[in-house]
Amino acid sequence: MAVIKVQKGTKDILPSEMPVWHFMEAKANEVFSKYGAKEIRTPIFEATELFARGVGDTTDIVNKEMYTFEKSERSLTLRPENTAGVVRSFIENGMHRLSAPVKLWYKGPMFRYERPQAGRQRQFHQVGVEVFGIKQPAADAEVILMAVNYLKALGLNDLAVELNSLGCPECREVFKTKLKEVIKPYLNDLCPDCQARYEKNPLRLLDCKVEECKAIYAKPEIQAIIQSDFICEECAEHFNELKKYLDALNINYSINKLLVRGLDYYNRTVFEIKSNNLGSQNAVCGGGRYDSLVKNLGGEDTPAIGFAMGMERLASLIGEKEDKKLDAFIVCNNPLEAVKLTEELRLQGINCEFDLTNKKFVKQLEKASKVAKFALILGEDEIAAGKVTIKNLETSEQKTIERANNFFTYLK
RNA sequence: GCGCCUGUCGUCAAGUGGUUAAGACCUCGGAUUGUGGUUCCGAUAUGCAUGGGUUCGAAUCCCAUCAGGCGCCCCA
Repeated sequence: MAVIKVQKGTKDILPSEMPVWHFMEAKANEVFSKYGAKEIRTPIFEATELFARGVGDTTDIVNKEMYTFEKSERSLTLRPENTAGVVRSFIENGMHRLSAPVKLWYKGPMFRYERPQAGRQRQFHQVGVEVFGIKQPAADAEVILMAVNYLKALGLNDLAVELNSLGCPECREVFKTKLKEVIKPYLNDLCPDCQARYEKNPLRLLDCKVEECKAIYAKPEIQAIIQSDFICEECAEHFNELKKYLDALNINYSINKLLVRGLDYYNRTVFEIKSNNLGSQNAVCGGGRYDSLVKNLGGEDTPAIGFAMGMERLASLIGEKEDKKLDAFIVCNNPLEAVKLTEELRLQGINCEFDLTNKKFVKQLEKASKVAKFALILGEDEIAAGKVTIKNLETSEQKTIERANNFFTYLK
C-alpha cells in the first residue's frame, strides 16, 4: 500500500513543536491586547475577486500563486494573506461606525502556490495586526511599535527595521514616470523580468537581484532619481512625523529607498523587519499603510495600516522550547483504584496519567520517571490505609500523605 | 517556471560493485513479584524512494519517474 504523505510545501506541526506555537500565540494575545487590539478570525477561503481587487492583479501572489477552485459556479480562493479578508469583514460589519481606531489582530494559515524552500511553504501561518481609521503618523508609529515589541516579547533581538515611504498615488505616479524616463535608454540591457516590470510595476525594478540590472540602476543619473525625495510635501511631512515618533521611542530603523512591498495596496509608509539568521527568506515582518483599500473594496473611505509576520520564520528564530512534563504519574497495580485516583487529581487541576496496561510496578515507575515530575504510589498498603505516597522523581524524596488531601500544593 | 544537490529502519546515520546491510537513539521485552531515571542482556530493514538497464554479482554504476532540500523569482 502506498503511504499517503503530506503535500509538497505543507507540514505537520507536531506535538513536540507545539510549545513554541503556544508561546507565539500567547504572546500575540498578550502584547497586542496591551494596545487595545482585539482578535478577529476570518474564513480561510473567500471570493476570488476579493484578492484580485484587494491584493492587486499585477502581483505575483494573485497572478500565479493562488489556490483557486470553483464550487456552485462561484470562484473561491484559499486566502494568500489576511489583510483583504479583514478589510472585507471590517466593511461588511460596519466597523467604520465604531470609534476609531479599530485595532484588529489575527493569526492563522495562509496559502500560496510557490516553490517551497527554507522559510517558505505553501501553507504557512501569519500573525498580524490591522489598525483602521487613523491617518495620522502616530498610528504608523504605534503599529511599528506593536511589531517591534511583539518580537521583543518573543525574545528576538538582532532584528533590523527598514522603512520607506512610497508616497501617495499622485506622487508615486510622478516618480514612476521619471524613473521610466531615465531607465528607458537601458531598457534592452535589462533582464527579462525587469523588462516586464518596467511596464507592469516600475517600482519593483529596484528590487532586482540580477547584477547587470543592479549595475544599471547604480548609474548616477538613475540613482539621482531613486534617492531624490520624490514624494509630495504632505507625504514627506507624514514620513518626517513618523520618524520623529520612532526616534522618540528609541526604535532603531534604517531608511531603505529600495523597499517596495509586493502588494499593490500600499501607500506612504512601508516597513519590513529582517533577520540575519534565516537564510534567503529573511523577512519576518512586512507591513505598511493602505489608505485606499477599504474604499476600493466598497467601504467608507478609511485609512489603515498593518503588518503580518510569518510564524514559521519566527518559530525557527525562537528555536526549541521544552515540552512540559506531566505533574504526576500514578503507580498502582490496582487499575480500578488507579483510575479513580487519577480522575480525582484531574478534578484538582493536576495533569496526570496512570498505566492503562497495568504493567509491573518497576515498569510503571520507570515510565513515571520519563514523563512526570512526581510519581504517586498507590499500592496495597496505601489503599488499605487510605493514603498515597508522593515521590519527587528529581530529588527521590518521598512522603506518604492522607488520600483525602488536596494534592495541588504538593505537586505544583 | 528555471538552476544545483540529495533519497539506506520511527530518527540520526556507516557502507562508494563481491558472502547473513555496521552503529547510535527511540520503542518494546527481560535481569528486577513495592522504588525509577546514569547498569547489563535481548527484539526490531529478506531490504537501501519507485521502475527499468549494465554486470557472473548492484544500496553502490547508468537512465527515467517520484519525493525532499537549497538557490532564482516573489514573499511572511
